[in-house]
Amino acid sequence: MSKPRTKIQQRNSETILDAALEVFSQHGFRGATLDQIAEVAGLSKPNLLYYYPSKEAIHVALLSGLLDTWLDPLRAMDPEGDPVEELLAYVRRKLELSRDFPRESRLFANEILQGAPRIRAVIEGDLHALVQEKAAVLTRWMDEGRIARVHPVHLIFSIWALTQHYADFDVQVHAVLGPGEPDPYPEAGRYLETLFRRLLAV
Amino acid sequence: MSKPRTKIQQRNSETILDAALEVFSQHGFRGATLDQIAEVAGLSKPNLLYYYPSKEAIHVALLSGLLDTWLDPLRAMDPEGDPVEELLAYVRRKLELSRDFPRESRLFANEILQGAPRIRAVIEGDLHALVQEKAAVLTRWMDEGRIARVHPVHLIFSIWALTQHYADFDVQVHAVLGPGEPDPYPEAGRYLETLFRRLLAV
DNA sequence: GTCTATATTAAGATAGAC
DNA sequence: GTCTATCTTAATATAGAC
Repeated sequence: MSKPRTKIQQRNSETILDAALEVFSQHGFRGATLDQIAEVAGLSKPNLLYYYPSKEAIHVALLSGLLDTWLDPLRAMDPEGDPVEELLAYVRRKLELSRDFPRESRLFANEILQGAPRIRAVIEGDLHALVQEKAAVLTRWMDEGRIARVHPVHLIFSIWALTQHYADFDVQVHAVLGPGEPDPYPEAGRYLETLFRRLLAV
Repeated sequence: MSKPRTKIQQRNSETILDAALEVFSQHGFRGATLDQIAEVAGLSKPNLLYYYPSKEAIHVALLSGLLDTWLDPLRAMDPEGDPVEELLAYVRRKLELSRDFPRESRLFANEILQGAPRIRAVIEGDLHALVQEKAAVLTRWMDEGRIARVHPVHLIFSIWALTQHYADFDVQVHAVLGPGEPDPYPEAGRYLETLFRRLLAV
């Protein structure tokens, strides 16, 4: 339901989305089952389908709610700000998203891995346009000699790759670091700040 | 079958694994179906199960064949070589793996995303040990002042993240770059060489 | 070795009582 | 609004003919 009326509808809709996020982000769309989602949500399977007409509808509701949040940090990059600080702020916010919303990151990763069947239009439309717009800003900064010259779109790719890695490959990160370091994010933040400062220094 | 006897068994086993790679890498283990694999392989479903006893057996055969190949470039990093050139060679080989074996990369990504249920032991064992061994080499290079000091394990994570991104998020990379640039790898190679040269310069 | 036919289980979705 | 029971389809796997 996009417009829940009562308190209980509001609460159950959210409970279902949260449970669905848990399951879809781990198994992908086809690998997820309504039985699992129902169990995690603590509701019966028919009750899920009272709130959302189908499995696909739940998935769509999740993805469309997610995309704006996911692109906000990039939108927030200010063309009039200090170039290096704007980029580092973007890296920092993106890493915070990985830390605070790892399931959302994995849901997105699953969708892209599977060929983005449900969000291809948005990727080729809004996302493409936003990246090209910000790439133009980066290019201007490079022309003005305020950051080093690199390929602007690949620069953005590298920010995505480096920050999302900590959410999407969480299991591997923890296994490789070993049980000594339970929270990799503080060190990851320092590492990425160093990396981008050195890359962008003129 | 791990030990095919006849030519035809050899060929069919490989056809099945190739088809399974195609399907598993796109949909994950649970999202993949034997029907799809059979169709891609051009064989009947029961014929698949003549060669492999179960869906799980096919998946295991794929993963165990993959892991060695995947870690070879890291193993090849020579402690006695020139530090920057050894690291750049590793980045280059890893990027070539993404370019030449994107399905393998996505199969691995799917498995990790899903919590690595089938290869957790290898991740925590062999992979952990190999990374710690190579991290020690990197630390020595830093102590000797031959590369800049950064967290060695996060350095390795960043190589993985940046190179695998081009295989795993292929759809997004192409959509964002637009139809003008069909092959992102040459530019990606230049970008990553610049990035790691600047990061590691003393 | 390969296929058709089928057993068996699980999954998405619906009916209808409460 | 929520549940039990159930329909229907699709999926893994097996039997058995050829």
